[in-house]
Amino acid sequence: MQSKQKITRDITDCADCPLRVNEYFRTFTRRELDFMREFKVGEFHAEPGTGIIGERTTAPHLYTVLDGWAFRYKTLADGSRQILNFALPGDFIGLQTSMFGEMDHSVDALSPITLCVFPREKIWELFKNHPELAFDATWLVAQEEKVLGAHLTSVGRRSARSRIAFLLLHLYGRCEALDLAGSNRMKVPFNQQHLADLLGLSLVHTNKTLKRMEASKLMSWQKGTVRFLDRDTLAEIAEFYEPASSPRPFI
Amino acid sequence: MQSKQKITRDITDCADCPLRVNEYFRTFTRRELDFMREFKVGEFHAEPGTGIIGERTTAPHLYTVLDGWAFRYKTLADGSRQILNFALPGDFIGLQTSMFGEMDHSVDALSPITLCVFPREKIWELFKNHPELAFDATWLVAQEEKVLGAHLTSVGRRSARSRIAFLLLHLYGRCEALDLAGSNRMKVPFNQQHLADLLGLSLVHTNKTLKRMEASKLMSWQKGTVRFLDRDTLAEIAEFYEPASSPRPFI
DNA sequence: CGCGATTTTGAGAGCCGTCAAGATACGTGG
DNA sequence: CCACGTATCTTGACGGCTCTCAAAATCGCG
Repeated sequence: MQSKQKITRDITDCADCPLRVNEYFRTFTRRELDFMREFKVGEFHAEPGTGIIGERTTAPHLYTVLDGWAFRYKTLADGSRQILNFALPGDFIGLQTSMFGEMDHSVDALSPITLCVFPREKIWELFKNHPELAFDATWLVAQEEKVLGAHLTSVGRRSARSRIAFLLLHLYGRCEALDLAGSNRMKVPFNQQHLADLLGLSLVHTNKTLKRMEASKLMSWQKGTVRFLDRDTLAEIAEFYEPASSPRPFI
Repeated sequence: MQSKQKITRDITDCADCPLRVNEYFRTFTRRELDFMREFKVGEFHAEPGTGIIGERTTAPHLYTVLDGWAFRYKTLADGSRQILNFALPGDFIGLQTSMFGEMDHSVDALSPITLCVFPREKIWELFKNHPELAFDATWLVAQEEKVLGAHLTSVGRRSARSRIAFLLLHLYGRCEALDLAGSNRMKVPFNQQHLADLLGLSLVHTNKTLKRMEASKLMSWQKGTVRFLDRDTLAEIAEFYEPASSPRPFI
């Protein structure tokens, strides 16, 4: 499960962090930058399908996604899987181990992914000496909670069609902010099974609904690229409201 | 909507906080206690059914539940409602306003409820001067995220029967820790409509499933009291695993 | 005792799940 | 450049879990 993973010390300096060139993220002070450079102990690369952290395990590390996609999920006894959310660049992974000692879900790489690695025990130092970063950490967790609430609402109360529309619009918003999408086009590394497992649907029904949405010229999904053909109607179907974007912190 | 609310200054001193007698919560240092007494600006009482914070609104206050139940929910255009979670004593309400400026869900009182009131703008002081409390705040948000993930998994992948079993066992665990339940009995302030709205089910189907579970002697629910008649089987149906309880912080 | 809220029950429909199988895409080796 | 195996996507048939509609029964409370 961890065969294709490797931690490397051949890392990008936080000062040259490729994420920071994006105005989506807030800027660091010099002092914060110095701390982060010390906090970061390495980088971690994983290929699609490999596990990053396992449910009910503990890990000595925390991660920030530097590049690529991952997904967080829970597995039930009958083998079915509920995907909780996708993790994109800037997202934090594994804070649960710092808070509760172990994860209550797993995280796998969805695309080739690069993670910044931080030692778990130093999280306390962050809280103690860098209240701004501590605030950011809380912000990130709260953001994650918000997204889970949105997904819960989708799965609990929306139709298959509406769930799909909502999720794709949601992802488009996130990707757009990261310059990973634009002009109503978005490259996605997941397949229909992932989509079904996130939306609480079966693969077959997901596929049929998707086909119907393509037939009605709402969207298309080919070769890993999603195109929005009628975003207004999709937003209406999904009851999706563009969230006001505030400058996003990250760690 | 806010008719039955009132903020009173006739408050319980944090030093005499009734929650702290419970060993479930971690203890405060003297310094933390002093801060909390100053941080807390009042108490707030609400009757069942009244709104505490509304979706898409901002509030100048943060709250901790001191006594009673509340519930967090989202409303869709067709009037349907998705309850995200219940809030019990010790739970934090309204941190989203501090993080994002406004709430993405509403919070209503479920039972008569008393809340400790904190001014939103002083949250920063907490982060700056009391890293332990900041850590606790993050802990609480992470805990909330964890619960939402569990509910999402229920709604996405479990049968009606299993969802009900899981939720009741989950609530029993929380109530037991607060000395609000024991001996397989738990008083609950919600009705079947609330249950349905949390589980992503219709009222009718929730009722029928509940009746069937009572008929098979798994549990009973009468006059606001839930009794577990066969907790082992319920746990099996729900795939519910007793979470390892770590000392819980609160603010 | 009466009225609104909540719970129950029945009937029928439909969205979505499961099963099965074929089609297509993709990477690998010959 | 083609053969082939695997992963992914599609489609059809059928069943069932859950939904909606409707109405009756019960509870709660003034």
